[in-house]
Amino acid sequence: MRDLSRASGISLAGLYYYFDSKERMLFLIQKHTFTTIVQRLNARLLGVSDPEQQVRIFILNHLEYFLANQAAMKVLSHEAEALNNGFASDLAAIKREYYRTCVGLLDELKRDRGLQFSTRIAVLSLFGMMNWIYTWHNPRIDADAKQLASEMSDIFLRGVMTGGKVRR
Amino acid sequence: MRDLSRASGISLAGLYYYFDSKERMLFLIQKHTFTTIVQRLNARLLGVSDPEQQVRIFILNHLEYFLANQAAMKVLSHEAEALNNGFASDLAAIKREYYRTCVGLLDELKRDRGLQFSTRIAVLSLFGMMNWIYTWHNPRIDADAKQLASEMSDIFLRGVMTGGKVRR
DNA sequence: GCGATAATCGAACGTTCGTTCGAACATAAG
DNA sequence: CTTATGTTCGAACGAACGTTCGATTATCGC
Repeated sequence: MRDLSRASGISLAGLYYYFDSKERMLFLIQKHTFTTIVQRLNARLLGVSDPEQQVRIFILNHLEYFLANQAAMKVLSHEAEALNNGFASDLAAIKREYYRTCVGLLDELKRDRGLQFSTRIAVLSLFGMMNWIYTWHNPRIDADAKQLASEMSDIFLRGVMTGGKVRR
Repeated sequence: MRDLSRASGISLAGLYYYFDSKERMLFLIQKHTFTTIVQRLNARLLGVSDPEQQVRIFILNHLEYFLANQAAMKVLSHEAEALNNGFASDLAAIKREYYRTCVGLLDELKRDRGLQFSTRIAVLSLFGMMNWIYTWHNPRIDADAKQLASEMSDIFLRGVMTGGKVRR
């Protein structure tokens, strides 16, 4: 809170005039972040019907936001469980919706292409690939979000789309 | 430190008889952990020459240790940057060796199969898939390390081994 | 049994953190 | 101008944290 006070130019006590507590502040930031990501995703998904293309859009949308707000995402990843039950459950609903969206896209891909893999493991592996980026991405070395999203999409989509055809 | 005191039955002051500081303690834990993983990996890699099999072993070794010490790995992932420069550089050397090992395996796979992909992105994506597991793995729901390693290996290896053949 | 060294601990110190309080100041309506 | 309401802040509180100190107790060679 003292860091935020210094950075914002508002006195420490002043912050508490606008925010009930540090925890509620963190909650509002997280809620805003996830809501924004979900909104952008839904907007980009409109009019796209090819399941593979939808997954590529999901990955691009996720990485773009993560890289544009890298410092913030680092905090969010670290403080994911720092909220009391009241706040946590509210947030869990939004996260769950986002997770379910990804599950939906992959299930549709599976059905459309007659594939066979564990959706849960695939989704969580994908989130791992994407979320881990905050630990290593270096703007001076690594490519931009579009390029990285393309490479990760290639790895992931080939991974789930190759070999595991279901018998008809 | 008070938690460790309670959990270990040693008084708070007693801990400082054995460890210089909390930071040094964290450093020793991290060093021991990574050294153990590297040792086990090298032992398992002996006598295996097929690059694909080597990568599968790498993944299995990593996941087995992560799941067997899930709580510890959660701490390590969170405190990765909590060390002062003196300790951090010592640890970075070990981590770098582990990272380089994985790069070596993938480069060999690439050469052996004539593939074409960014080793850096592939390795870091793989680490993301594997390390993220501490955020979601539930022993009551999810399969064991061997099974998970197999599924992740399938996704990852198909991902990097499909499509990107180099022109000869 | 005795002295020396090792091991253990309760109590405290100084700092940092989230939070609150009361006063000071600004703003605008009557 | 007065009064009520909104805004801002310095100063402090109580708790938690990493760490240290001095004293007490165990261990062991002689």
